[in-house]
Amino acid sequence: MRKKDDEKQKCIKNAVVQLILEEGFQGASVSKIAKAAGVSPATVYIYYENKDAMLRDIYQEYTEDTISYLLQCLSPNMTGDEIIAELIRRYYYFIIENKEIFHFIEQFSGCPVLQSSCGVMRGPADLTQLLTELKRRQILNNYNNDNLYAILFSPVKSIAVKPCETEQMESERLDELIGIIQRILIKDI
Amino acid sequence: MRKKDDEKQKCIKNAVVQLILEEGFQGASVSKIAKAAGVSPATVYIYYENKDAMLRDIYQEYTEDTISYLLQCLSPNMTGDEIIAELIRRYYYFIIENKEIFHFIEQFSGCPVLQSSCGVMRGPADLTQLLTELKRRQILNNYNNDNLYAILFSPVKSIAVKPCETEQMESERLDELIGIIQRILIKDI
Amino acid sequence: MRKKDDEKQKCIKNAVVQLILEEGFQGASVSKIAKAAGVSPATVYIYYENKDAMLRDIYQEYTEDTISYLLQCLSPNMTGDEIIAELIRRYYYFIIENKEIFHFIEQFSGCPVLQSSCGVMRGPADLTQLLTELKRRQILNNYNNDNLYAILFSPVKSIAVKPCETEQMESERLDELIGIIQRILIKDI
Amino acid sequence: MRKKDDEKQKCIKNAVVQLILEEGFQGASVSKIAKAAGVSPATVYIYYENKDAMLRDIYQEYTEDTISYLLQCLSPNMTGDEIIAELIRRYYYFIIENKEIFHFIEQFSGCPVLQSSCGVMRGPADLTQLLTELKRRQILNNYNNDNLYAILFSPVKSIAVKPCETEQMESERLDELIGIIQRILIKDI
DNA sequence: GATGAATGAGAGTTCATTCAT
DNA sequence: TATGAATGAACTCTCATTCAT
Repeated sequence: MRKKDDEKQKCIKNAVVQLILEEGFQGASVSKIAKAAGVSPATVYIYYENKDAMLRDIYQEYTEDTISYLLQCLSPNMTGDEIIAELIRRYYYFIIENKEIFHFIEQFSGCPVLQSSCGVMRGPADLTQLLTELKRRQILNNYNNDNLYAILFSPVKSIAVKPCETEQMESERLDELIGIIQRILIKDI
Repeated sequence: MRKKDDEKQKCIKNAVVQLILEEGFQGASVSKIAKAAGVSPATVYIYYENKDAMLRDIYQEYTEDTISYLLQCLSPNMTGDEIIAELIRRYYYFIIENKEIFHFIEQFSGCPVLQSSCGVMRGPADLTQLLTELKRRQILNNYNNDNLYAILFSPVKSIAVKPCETEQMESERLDELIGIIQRILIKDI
Repeated sequence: MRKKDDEKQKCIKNAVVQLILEEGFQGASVSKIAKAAGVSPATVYIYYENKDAMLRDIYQEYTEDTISYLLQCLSPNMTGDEIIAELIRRYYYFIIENKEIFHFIEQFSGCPVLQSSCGVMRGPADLTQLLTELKRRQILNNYNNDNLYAILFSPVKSIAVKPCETEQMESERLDELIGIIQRILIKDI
Repeated sequence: MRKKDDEKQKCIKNAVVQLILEEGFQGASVSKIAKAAGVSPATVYIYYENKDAMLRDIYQEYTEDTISYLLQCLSPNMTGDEIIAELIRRYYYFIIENKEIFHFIEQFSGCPVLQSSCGVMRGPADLTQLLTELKRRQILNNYNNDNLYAILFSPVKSIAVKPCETEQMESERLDELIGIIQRILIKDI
């Protein structure tokens, strides 16, 4: 009984991100979402207050999931180089393998009017805290947090959505980017 | 007969980007756009074939404008440091001063289903050519073009949309970012 | 959930033929139809895929109904005179008592662009078969099917829509027509 | 100067009947008509008061033309058989060769709401007068005028719009119909 | 909890018509 | 006279949401 509910909600979430990737926000009507999820439109309103709340909730959930997935790869005794390499590499493959989720988060977070309805989230705060901590431990250079964040995560997003011709080229490109960013961000001794 | 009124088309374009910034793609209906532009809904269809074509045309126009605006700052005898500083700084202030246009371009280009309707554009090709040329002249390090592009333009976008508390802090943050990227990209001698 | 309401679909059908009689195809907009049927415009689209499909479906349904209503009056042991008299008389009064339906069918079937969207229907085939059969049994003269059809059904339609001053005159006019057509079509012995 | 005007109006008339044949009344908007006629929408309003008046005027003109074309074939010393044969044959080929005009007249005259805006016309009165005259001269049987009219003109319309496989078959079918109607209507001596 | 029917509001678009040239 | 631009009204259709079962 409990299980069935969760599966329905999962279907809805999948349908949302899938549809938005394929047809854009415009094309993701409640009826289409319901049809794609294999439920009735009315059922959607059992799990979510309304459409805006649905998008917002799904956004927040996926955002938290994504960040905590990224942070899972870290362990206390890693070197700075390892931390950077792991974060970037993990993010890169997450994007590749979860196109719909990534696309949904990006589109949503890029829209002020949607963002404004979201409360504070845990994940982004954890990320900022991580960066601050790494600076405190003299692992990262003492750059402005916004700059750190921007250099660490923007370029990898940028290349992850541009496929190369071969997998090997993609791999080399990623390694090169990791090397560059390590050289910038890691505290010179 | 009346002549087609360029002023009117400008109003429509302004209304589109303004509305999409304030209310998102969802909120930018043709009627709202027309009202904001001070014309009748039917008038929109004199200047654009349909709504999709309107968004696409405006996107392509603003994209070309933006890139050619960026490239205008370059002159043949600049050093690598100057080129990077100028490009990033110019882009940064362009974003700050043209929030609506930047936001519109980002939202549009981030949506595959919209992008797919666009033909090839000149601006992006010019940018790629510039990077290739700078590598050939041994001004930039010989990194993968995608990486060069990602490092040069993604971080500045990321920070430009996060306002600081004071203008001075913003200015320092930008200078820091420029310094970092110069150090990464400029050919070590 | 509610069950689909046959009553509602009947209301829509009535509204369609009524409105088209009163205001022509031009005046029969979906909103007017919905209002006349006492439902919301959106409800129409639950029962029909779109406006064209609605008109087509209703046309086909009424056409089949009409023809099968006509053929109901026939029984195996009738003479040729009786068959002709019954068919014409029945058709005449059907038209008089179902003006809207008849008018709708005529207007629709007279428009090639509408007709072309219809698949083959049963009724017309049954009619042709009837005529062929009656010729085979040497009840009707061996005229071309098109001519038989034209003489049997066109004149009665023509007079049915022209009201006379008194009912008696109408009745005499109809009897006269029946007599004429019997004399033409019935196999001389 | 004068000639050019008349040609424009002719273009409009042609465009109207052509478009209505191809796309139905629904598809014949003023803009489409104007485009098909090679003029501006505004120009239409120089020649006609509004759209309804345009359709009505064109209908009346074509109706008069058609009837007077039919009557032209008659001459005082023709026999009854010749009169009937000529009228039917001429009508038949007129329909074949002027599909658009015939279709337009039929659709228009079949719609009460359109008909009601028309004043009395000369042609139909002439036709009725002809029939009355032929009865007076004991050429036609003394049937009710509506019946005479119905038998003389409805069947030929019915077959004229159903093409046969070969021209010869069409010709035979027409001859047969003419024969039948002659036998019905011509005063037995 | 789950559903398909039902809906008012609003979407994109075209209409018949007029205006300014 | 003739035009293409311009428009408010109306079009077809879909939306997010609720209702009755």
